[in-house]
Amino acid sequence: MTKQYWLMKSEPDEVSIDDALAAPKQTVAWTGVRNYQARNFMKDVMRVGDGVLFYHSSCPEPGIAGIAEVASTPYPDPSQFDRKSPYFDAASKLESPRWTLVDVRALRKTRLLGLPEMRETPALAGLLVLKKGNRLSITPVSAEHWRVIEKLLT
DNA sequence: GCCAACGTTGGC
DNA sequence: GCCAACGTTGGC
Repeated sequence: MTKQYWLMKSEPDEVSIDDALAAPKQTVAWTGVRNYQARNFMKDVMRVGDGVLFYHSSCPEPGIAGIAEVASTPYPDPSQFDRKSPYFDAASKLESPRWTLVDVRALRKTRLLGLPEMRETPALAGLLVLKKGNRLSITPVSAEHWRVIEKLLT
């Protein structure tokens, strides 16, 4: 299987690229995804070593803030069983967990590649996160788009 | 705070 | 299985 690429949104108030880099092994569990499409990417498609664009959302300057990689195979998201968590899901059973996540290891912080600049870059046309109305927190990124973005971040 | 887009829920 | 109501995401 060749390496695939992803864009993963995180609210920096929750987990920023700095938080991820400060975590043990620069690795964080991608907790809290409660959308089946995004879950399925983590559960069925991602492979350890896949490239990840670490995206800051719902903040003053949304955009790509760092480079990361998929660091684990999928496993159940513990927060779904934690009554005190905002991500608690009473309908999810221990024997058949509904929500799955992967670990993500931050590799480096980059300059912020903001949404407006991304929109202004013709080579990034078609990038899923730029599509109007897109709310999906995990989207695949083509190898071509990945290369363009890496270059912009250099 | 507004609102467009879209996912989920539940009555029928 | 349809679809209206409702909830959430996330940019602005």
